[in-house]
Amino acid sequence: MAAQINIRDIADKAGLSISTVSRVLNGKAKEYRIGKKSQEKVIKIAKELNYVPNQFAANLKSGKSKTIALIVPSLNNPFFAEIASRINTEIRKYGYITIIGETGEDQEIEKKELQQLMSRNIEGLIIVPCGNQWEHINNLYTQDFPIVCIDRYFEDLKIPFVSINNYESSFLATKYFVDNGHKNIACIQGVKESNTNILRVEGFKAALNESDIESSNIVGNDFTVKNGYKETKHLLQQEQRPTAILALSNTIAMGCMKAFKEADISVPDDISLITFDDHPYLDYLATPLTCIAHPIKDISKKAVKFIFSILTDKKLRSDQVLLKPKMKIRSSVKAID
Amino acid sequence: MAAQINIRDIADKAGLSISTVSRVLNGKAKEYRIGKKSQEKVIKIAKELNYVPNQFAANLKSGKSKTIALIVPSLNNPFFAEIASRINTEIRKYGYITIIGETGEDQEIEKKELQQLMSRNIEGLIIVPCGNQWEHINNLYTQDFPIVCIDRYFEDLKIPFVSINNYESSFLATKYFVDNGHKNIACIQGVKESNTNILRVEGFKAALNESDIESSNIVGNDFTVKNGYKETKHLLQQEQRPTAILALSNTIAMGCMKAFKEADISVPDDISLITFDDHPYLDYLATPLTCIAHPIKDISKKAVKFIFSILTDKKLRSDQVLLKPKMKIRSSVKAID
DNA sequence: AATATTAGAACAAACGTTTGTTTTAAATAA
DNA sequence: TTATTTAAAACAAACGTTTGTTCTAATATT
Repeated sequence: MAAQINIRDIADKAGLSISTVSRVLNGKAKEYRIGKKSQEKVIKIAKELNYVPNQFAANLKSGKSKTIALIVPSLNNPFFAEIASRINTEIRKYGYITIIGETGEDQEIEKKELQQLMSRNIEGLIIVPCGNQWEHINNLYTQDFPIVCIDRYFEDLKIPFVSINNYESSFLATKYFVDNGHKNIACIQGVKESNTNILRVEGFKAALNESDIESSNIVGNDFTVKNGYKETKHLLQQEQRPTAILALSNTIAMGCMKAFKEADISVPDDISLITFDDHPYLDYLATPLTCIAHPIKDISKKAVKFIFSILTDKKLRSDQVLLKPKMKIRSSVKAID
Repeated sequence: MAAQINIRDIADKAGLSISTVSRVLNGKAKEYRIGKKSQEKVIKIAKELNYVPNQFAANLKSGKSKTIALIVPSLNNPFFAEIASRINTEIRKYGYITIIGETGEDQEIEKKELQQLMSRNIEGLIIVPCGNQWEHINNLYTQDFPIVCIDRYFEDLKIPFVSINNYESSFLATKYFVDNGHKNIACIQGVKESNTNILRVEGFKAALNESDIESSNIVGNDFTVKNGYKETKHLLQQEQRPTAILALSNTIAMGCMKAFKEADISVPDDISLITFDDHPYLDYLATPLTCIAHPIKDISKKAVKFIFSILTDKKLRSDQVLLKPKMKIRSSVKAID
């Protein structure tokens, strides 16, 4: 590897001092009254030599790493992949980079990742927490470290978050089932203790309540294909088989579909289905799936904006934002009576 | 954020010099004959103070960033998302981190990302190049910078790569069409100049040739949903409508399906379809799609292993590996006669 | 003519490490 | 005792920036 050319090389070639070069390159020419010709010379030479500043040196001096960490459960889930993509793009706009950590929904891994990431002097953290333990995250918050939770969050803490109104989401979906004549509606949930799950379940119950439907059929315990599959199997064997299922994540819905297929049950003729999390491929499924869509773009933008507002204002705000969910009606719900 | 404690704090507290502390902390105690008690003291204090080394300072001095860059077209494409996920996981095992850059299939952005990433003193690069320009990439290679292309690569250059045999892939798929009685087979291609595309098209042609089918119906010019959609629309209007379509990417296939749906054409009854790139959701589509599956896990592992073997051996190898593709037969191809 | 002002640029001290070299003091050898 | 070796640790120079301060001319002011 050829030695990177540095600011001194430029200074030598231009016959100027490194401080002058640095100032020109940092756009502080006016502030420090650097002459026009000097400026031009520096810029020209920098271009010629294809100069790329050494971030480590710059960061060391300034104490800024220009790095934000993003922790998600898994990039392999299209939902989080899209989040990562959006956030990555947004962060780049600020001249920062993103380091991505994956937890695999394992809280211990989450803690380890966090430590590793911290040693990289990250300036901020955007995280989709993967469990109900919050100490390691709240510690950062109380130490005034810029942090924001997305998608999932901790209700009783002051840690800022950007998410959707999960209660409203499942309320909406459930209501839609009810309006279509469904009375025996099952809900396959994810990790029971996670707050998104709790709220979604509450919304589900509330909608049923409002419609004077008593029995609530809530099963499952994980945001995985496997859980969706297993629970659907069970549901299909109940004597009073539900006419509709609300899947609290895209992974769960995949499991549902797998089970449907094996049992040769078709959507929506034999059973109706609504899932959380939108994705283009939902349009091309055997039956295009009606879903609760997260405004991922908005969430990402808000989260990034938020981190940078903390970073620049230096004062710790504690915004907690719940965006409106949107139901994308496709054709996986049948009207019955 | 509380001020990070540094090596000097430890030195002061231990009554030792910073060099001694550094050596203990870096496991060079024996080499430099640091006394037992001093070692223990340093380690104890470091733990007490919860010392986290400043990577920037260390990196600046050592020139090592413990960072590998990964450049992909977009995380929003499940295929690349999975690659990113696998590679990220692999790289973490080495104590390194990954920075991910996205190009959006824009070569200019690719160049800029590369520059930005280089300024982070990355030690290696894994890249899915997004065009036919190779100078900026080959420059790195000739400068002995550890680099490996994955998925896409440059045939005539010595840059190492790990990919699948694209020629064989489409040959396989096309042959499968032929074996099922198809004669009028169309191929919707991606970026014409990209080598994966060229090879896939060649494999397509060769398979037809071998089967004495002359007319080859090759259309399209982009690895996008839009292109797949547009070209399918056209294909459906040809007087001799093809009975089978080979989509050279998952995005193109999505476009196909969109067009099919609009025209109320069903797979495989009205038309057969094979796509490149596998994904779990393909199983749940209206018709589960037969596809050419990349061994993503193997590709990722090999690529990462490769980067680190260059990094440690310090000698530049130029492995060029083509893995065997696998066709996953689902049910999107109909036997006709 | 002497002084003050200003534009333009250089100096030099950090930032927190790593690492080659040197110093110190104790232990061994002569 | 004096010289030599060795164990243990300190010194100090980088790494490539940023940035507060100082210097030098040239120009403007009195």
